[in-house]
Amino acid sequence: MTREDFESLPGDDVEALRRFAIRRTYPPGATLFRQGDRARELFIVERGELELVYETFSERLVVQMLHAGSSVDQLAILLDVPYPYSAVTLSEATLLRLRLDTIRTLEEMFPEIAARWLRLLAHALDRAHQRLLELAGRSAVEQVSHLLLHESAERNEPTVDVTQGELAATLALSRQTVSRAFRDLAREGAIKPERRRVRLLDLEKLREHVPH
Amino acid sequence: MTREDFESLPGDDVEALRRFAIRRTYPPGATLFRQGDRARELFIVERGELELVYETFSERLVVQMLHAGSSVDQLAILLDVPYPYSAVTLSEATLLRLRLDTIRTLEEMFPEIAARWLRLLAHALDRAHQRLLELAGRSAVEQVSHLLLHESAERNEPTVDVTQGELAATLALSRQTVSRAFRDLAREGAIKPERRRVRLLDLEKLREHVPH
DNA sequence: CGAAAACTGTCGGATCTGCGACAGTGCCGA
DNA sequence: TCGGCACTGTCGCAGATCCGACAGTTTTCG
Repeated sequence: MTREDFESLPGDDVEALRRFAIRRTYPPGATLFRQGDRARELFIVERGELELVYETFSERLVVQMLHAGSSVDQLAILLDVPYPYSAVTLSEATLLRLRLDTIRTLEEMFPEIAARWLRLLAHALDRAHQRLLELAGRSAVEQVSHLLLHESAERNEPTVDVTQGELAATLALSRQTVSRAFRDLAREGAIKPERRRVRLLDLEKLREHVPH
Repeated sequence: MTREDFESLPGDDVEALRRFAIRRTYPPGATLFRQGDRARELFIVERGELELVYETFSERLVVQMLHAGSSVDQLAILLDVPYPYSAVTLSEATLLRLRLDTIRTLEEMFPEIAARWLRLLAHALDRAHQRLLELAGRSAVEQVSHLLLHESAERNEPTVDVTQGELAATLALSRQTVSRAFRDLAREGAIKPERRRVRLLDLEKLREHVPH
């Protein structure tokens, strides 16, 4: 892959880190850390998928979905603040775990890695920021279209594996509203909803629903 | 001030940077840079207020308001991507401008400043992120209460100088909805709307409207 | 001073979303 | 095979927000 990959750490860096990390595999549904816990460890996804979940007393909002190569949650560690959200595995997942003190050592040993890491982090945050910005004040169909295009492009696949309920949680919408949006988009041939999956049929029609 | 101030650069750093910067004063309403422009300069606010505005073909959303001590837009420069939003002065404002090549030099000269800067940036982004997260799926009164408390705490003042229209743009609401929220909050004695200003009368009552 | 512009308050209708409810469908394990 | 369970599709109602409209007030500026 020739393009610069801001999503994940360079392979060389991961290799360098691997020696200091614990590798472990988790079943689906495992909680890696809870919102509010002190940030002591860093996780790098080798395989499988995670969900970052932000919870208030009444709501559950999916902040981000992570796939292989992503890392969480550098920021909390670098700033020494509690995790702002919980992390839950969606599928079976293999992760590298790095303890906090190990990381401190690493920063000293490999300052150049730390620098890249910070940049990476800044970029990831910026994307999340952008995503939220673009969602503000938009209708359900617009939000759904945007997210589908985004996820599809992210993995370079014409389908997005997600339930309507999960999608609703990600966009702070109700499941029924997502269902309605799917129906409307399906009517015009832009997508084809399937069980636990959406097939993107006509990217252009989808894009018509996304401002810009 | 004893608390660690993540909002702005340490005074020493600003001093160190000042030697390389151009200081200039702008009238209200001046545009410093436009969304989509290549990021060539960094701005540090010495005096006055700025607004960061994200625009789509149909909407205008205020991303953030900046006061003295804040700096923009490190991220775009460090990552060499276009400005994600425009910057406009709200009042007369004095700014330090740092050209891109100067900054590159600085990074080499003062790596420790660059490191602090990145952390600062990461933190600022995280706050913006949090702000947007907390807004997702909330009612107008909740959003307005949250933002008022936030702005008031930020400047340590019991009043917030802002028009209802600006507030609406920040929250992606309509001006009328903000007006209604003000009326409701005023009825219960939590705030007192004035022209171009809101006076916070009862922080506890306001906080009752903010989830957590 | 006077006119224009900006800001605020409010109304009513149209639209959208949330929510409860219920039925249908496919998948998985006993 | 047969339930259970998770996921989906749809309805109708209630509530919130948007939008256009208009009036009243304050500020700005010539």
